Amino acid sequence: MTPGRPTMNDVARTAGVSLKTVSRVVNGETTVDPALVAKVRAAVDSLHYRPHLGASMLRRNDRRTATIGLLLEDVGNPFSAVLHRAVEDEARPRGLHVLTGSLDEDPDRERELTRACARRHTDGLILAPAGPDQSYLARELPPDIPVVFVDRPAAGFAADTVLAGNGAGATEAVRHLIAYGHRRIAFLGDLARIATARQRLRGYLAVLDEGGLPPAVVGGLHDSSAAEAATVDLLRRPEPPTALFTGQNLITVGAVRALRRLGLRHSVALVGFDDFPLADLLEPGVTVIAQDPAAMGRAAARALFERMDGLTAEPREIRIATTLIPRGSGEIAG
Amino acid sequence: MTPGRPTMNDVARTAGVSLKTVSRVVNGETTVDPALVAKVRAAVDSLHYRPHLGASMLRRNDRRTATIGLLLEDVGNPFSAVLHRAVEDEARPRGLHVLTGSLDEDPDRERELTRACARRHTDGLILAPAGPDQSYLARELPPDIPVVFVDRPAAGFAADTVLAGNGAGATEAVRHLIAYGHRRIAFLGDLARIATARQRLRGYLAVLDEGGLPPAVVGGLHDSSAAEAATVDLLRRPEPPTALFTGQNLITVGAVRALRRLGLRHSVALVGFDDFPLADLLEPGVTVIAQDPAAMGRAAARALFERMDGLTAEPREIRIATTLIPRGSGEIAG
DNA sequence: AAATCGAGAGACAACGTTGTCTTGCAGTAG
DNA sequence: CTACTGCAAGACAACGTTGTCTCTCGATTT
Repeated sequence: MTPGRPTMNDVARTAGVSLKTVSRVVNGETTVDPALVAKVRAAVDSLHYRPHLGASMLRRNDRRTATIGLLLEDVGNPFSAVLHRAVEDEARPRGLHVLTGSLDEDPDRERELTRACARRHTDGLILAPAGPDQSYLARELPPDIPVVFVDRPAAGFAADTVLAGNGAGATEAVRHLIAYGHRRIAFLGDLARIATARQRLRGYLAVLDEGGLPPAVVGGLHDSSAAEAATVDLLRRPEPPTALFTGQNLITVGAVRALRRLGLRHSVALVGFDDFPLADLLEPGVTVIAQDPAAMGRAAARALFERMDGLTAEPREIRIATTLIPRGSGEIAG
Repeated sequence: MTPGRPTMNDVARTAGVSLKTVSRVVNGETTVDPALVAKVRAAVDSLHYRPHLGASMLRRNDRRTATIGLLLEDVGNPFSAVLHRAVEDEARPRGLHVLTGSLDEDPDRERELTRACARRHTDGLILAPAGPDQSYLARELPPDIPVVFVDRPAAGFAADTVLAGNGAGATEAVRHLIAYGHRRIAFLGDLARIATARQRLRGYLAVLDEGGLPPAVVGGLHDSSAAEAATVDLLRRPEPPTALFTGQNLITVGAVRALRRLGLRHSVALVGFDDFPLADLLEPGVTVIAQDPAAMGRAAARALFERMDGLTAEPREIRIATTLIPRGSGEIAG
């Protein structure tokens, strides 16, 4: 018995059979004498033998690692975390395991992590693109491993893409505020290089344009405190907006803090993009355009599995609808 | 050129050198003629060759997959998500990637996923135990892959363990309420089979006992709506408690909803175990015993890496202190 | 009873890579 | 001019497993 982890050879020796017979038993082939099966099983148990997935996958014809890559903006934020969980739930019944990574808006990290997946021969990849261009994927990834983009559109590489209805959601938010009588509606948005932020901004601008209303945009906000400062700033201007549309979770929270600080939470209306826990328990409750990250994860996983199963249709774009949830802050009249 | 992904052999052929020379170049060995290095590099680029980590690891002496397993309660909940992110941040500079899984309090799933890690030969494993007994690990995992437990203690298997100060945190919470004049303090806790829930309960009971105060315990609560119902129930009893100590995130939220529904949020005190986003924005702000999941993840990852680097000291128990954050709800006088 | 068949079991090669050993060749010393 | 050294580069085996082929042996067929 060699030191280290036992191999099939060790099992074969203890069971007194050939290596190949052990392989057959381990893989559940039916053409083995029950007596030998029992001997092999006993040897496996006594040695605590576990098959080596890497070696097996090297030799097998299908070359599956039973692992998929999932690269998101930040596995620690609630949106990504819920999406991650949904992917895992879809992967589980197929016996797939998930290798995760956070990109932090960094295109270099995106390439680095996709490369890590390629070297590990994951069976598929779900990616929320961070960089402006994904054409490198054609070189980086072998052609047989399918990709699905999620949350953000990709450029330079055609693949299934799962997106929230960003434009439609923004449109609905602004229309909602207009319906409550607002005419001066400001938009507080994330960094312009983020595709979803641009889509939301476009939705906002389109509705204002349609109604002949003046836009007021503050962009480049990426965290709660910057958003808070920007909101305070905005509301201290002459002719301040009577309603705010915030383009993202953390911005919404920053705006809530600012309104509270200025004592305006019951007089300035607010609709936020993306729901967050406890939004209903604030005073007033925060009206939001809710995305459905779990549905996005499920859709992305399902699309990926279809491709892994050999589907070769044209790349699809799957929209997951948003929902306006009125809770009070968006129903303050203008 | 064979179909499928290019191999070292393909690169060797295109570069007109031997297989082994390609291997040397790819691995950055210095004993290669610069002219040949250039030819190999060119061939690698033109073929988009990527080394096969599985094959490489099979042959190498150190047998490292550059992958660690991370098995948590639910990667979608904020506590696990933040911990996950902290582990990833520690793993990144070492070139390690993270394979994740959610256990959902299911011991079978715990075994299944640890086995999946063993078959993949992860270099290490961080585990938040779900089941009551981890002695199976000695059989399931080869002896050379280190394990670190996080968030919950393990039984039947000795390894480094990173825990929050559950007992100490609970003690502090209850003392805080007593200091504000409360004598009837109720505890609302999670399922008794969860070790951290038991520790928090013990901390609560110890302080009450010490002060000769009567305990009032509702256990077995695992989600927000059950907690809400239980809280309403509790407060409608004759001689209801004047203060609540909630043993977990979702229970705290349930209690907040119940207090609000009964119009008691400014008269019944509340301290919750575990912080949650926006707790400061509620009315009143929710006083909590904050855990530090990021610190727990960092500590677990560091401990694991020390073991992977060969540390053989006795198993250590690392406590990550909790912090009481007063925000209003816990400072209502009794 | 001889020939045929089938099924179970082993021998052997191969997957893509790296460790080790050998070869070839230029440069140096005797 | 021969023998030796040193170093780059190739040949070959091996990692742990599975695909394919071959062999044996008992059962069935003629």
